[in-house]
Amino acid sequence: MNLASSVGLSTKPSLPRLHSLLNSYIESRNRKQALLLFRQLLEYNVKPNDLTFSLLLKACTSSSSSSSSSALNSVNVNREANQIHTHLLKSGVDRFMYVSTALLDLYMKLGCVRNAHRLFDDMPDRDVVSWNALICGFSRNGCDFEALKLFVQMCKEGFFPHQTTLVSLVPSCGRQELVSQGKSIHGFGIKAGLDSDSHVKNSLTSMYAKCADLEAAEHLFEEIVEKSVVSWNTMIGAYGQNGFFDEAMLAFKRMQEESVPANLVTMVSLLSANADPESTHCHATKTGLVNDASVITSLICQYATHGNTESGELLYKSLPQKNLVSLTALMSSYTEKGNLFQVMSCFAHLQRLEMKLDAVAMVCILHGMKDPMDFGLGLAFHAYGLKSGLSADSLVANGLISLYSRFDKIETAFSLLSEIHGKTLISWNSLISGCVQAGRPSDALEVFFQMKMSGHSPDAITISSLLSGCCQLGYLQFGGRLHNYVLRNNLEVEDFVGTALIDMYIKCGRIEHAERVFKSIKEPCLATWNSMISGYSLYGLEHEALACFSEMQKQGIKPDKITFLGVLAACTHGGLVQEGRKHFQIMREQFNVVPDLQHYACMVGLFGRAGLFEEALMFIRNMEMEPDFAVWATLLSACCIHQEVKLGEYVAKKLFFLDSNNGGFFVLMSNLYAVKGMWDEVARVREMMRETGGDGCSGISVIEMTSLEDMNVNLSSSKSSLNANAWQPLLSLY
DNA sequence: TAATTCGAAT
Repeated sequence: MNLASSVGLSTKPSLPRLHSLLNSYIESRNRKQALLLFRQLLEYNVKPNDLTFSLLLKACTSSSSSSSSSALNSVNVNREANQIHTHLLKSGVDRFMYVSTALLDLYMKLGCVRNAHRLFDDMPDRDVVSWNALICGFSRNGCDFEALKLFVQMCKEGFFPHQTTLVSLVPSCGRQELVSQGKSIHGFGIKAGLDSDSHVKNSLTSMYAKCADLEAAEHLFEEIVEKSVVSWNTMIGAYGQNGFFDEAMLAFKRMQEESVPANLVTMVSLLSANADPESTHCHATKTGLVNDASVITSLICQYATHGNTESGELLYKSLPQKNLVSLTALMSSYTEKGNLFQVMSCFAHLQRLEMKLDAVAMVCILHGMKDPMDFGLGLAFHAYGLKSGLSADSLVANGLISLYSRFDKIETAFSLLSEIHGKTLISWNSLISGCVQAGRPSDALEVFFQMKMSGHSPDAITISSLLSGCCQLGYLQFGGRLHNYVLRNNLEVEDFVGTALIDMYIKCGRIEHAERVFKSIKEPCLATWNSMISGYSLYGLEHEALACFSEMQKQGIKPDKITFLGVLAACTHGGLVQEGRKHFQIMREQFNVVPDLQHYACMVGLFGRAGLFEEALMFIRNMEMEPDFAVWATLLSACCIHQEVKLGEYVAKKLFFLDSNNGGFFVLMSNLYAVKGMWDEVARVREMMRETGGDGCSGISVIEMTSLEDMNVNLSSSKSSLNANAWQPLLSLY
């Protein structure tokens, strides 16, 4: 096929004509046509000039950022950039600083930081614009330190920074560690008189927000006289990122009052600030912003957090151009609902469209496999990862580690971790939590030790996982060390870490420590309250548990199933029948919490222990679901306590038909016969227990390990084989 | 300016 006709040229074109064609390709964002045209120009021996290159680069830059660039695609674009570079040198156009700067910019947008830097070094002359492009490129590619260094170098070489320079550089300081550098640049801006610029103010606002200094962000924002959409979006985003959702909504209202029209970034920022998906959807539809893929994706996500997968599905279907990011959001929504079948339909859909998974999508799919039945599918996706090269990505490797841990394949998880080249904290955390979840806390501690050796510091996630490992080991001493670590390193003792600490102290027998931690938490969340309530209940401190429950309500926290399990258990322990009845009633009527089998079992225990057998039986009869083994077993133990032999025998029959192999069954039967004084029968049951391998639950209790020997004795009974030497350093870790 | 992964409470 004639190349010329494909771009609409049949005769040797003039340069101005070519330029006007290139301009039209820039407008239609058609990179490919622009490149074809350029090739043709070379075939016709037309000599391109600086303007030609400038237009060509513009065509490449404008489309490469908007199109969904798959990995293969960007490899091609890289090659094209190199070829343009060669022609540029050949035709001597590199003399023109603005053309070289445009190429530098393209390299940076493609992520070719090295090429860009080399090009910059080779440039015979530089100006502020080329410095800006260089600094901006480093900053956008995440090379924050380099960006800062270059800024200093630029100043040293006598170039005076422009507003744009600051706007390019400031985002690099948007992290806690670099906040002081950010402040210096802010100060520099003030001295240099660059700070009155609203773009500079916007970027500084965003920087302070990312460093969690909302006060500074608000202060800067209020200083902006003419607040643009960008300013408003920045402030809405600032509130959202720091969890101030109400303030984000208020800012949006103010923005509307000041008649600044929202754009798609506003919608996205609002949605990530937990805005109501329905009303945001409505607003976006009215203002015509709902046609944008990123708005749709954000809506899918926000609907998903509200459990509304159906709306997400409809939104995805409404997309004219399907894309991987939106599809990943939809898959994640299905994963959240535990609907792996739908996730797989999405995958099939993706293959029909001849799209390929990327690392994020892969992680999302792996995350959806939780049931032991899914393991085969997990292996298949591991294979897909190996074939496609995706499993080399550390994100995917981390996902695989959690996948294998979920299926108790800790050894595989270990070897996967050892194969990761750039191990991140998440990689280590994945394995540590994997070990804990697989019931192998001692392995978790060993991994933790290796992690420390490799130079990583634990974060809140590491600590929470390890603390719950300590519960399993009863390892109070180590738990206490972790607590010290948290305090010394100023890790926030809220939500996760706080709850894990409370739980650890409770399970290790130190409720007074748990209380102290609890009191230090300013705003305990639901899980924290639940831990404390069930802790009190576990220790038989029913009044404290109930007091805690009412205090929690005063603080405006809505109780859930677990809260009521703790409350009802407390009533049972304390024999508070009336309180128990009341709470069981208000649970549904006042809090809309539907009782499940565990709640019913609690109530049966409450009545039974109080000797109210008629009420217990009536209660079972009125249950909305079939009573299970636990419900009847609770009643039988109450019968034993009160020597209610007749009812006991009736209940025992029920239990026998439900599950005659249950280890607990033998124990209960033996107790019943003992109550009746039927010692021969007791002996017979004991004999049966021995024959069937005991009750299956005998073990050792560990509250505190006093020496390495004790530890090894206790640990060798668990599945892991542990090297005593590996533990030695743990004892002197901090 | 959109998607994902590691953490607590029965």
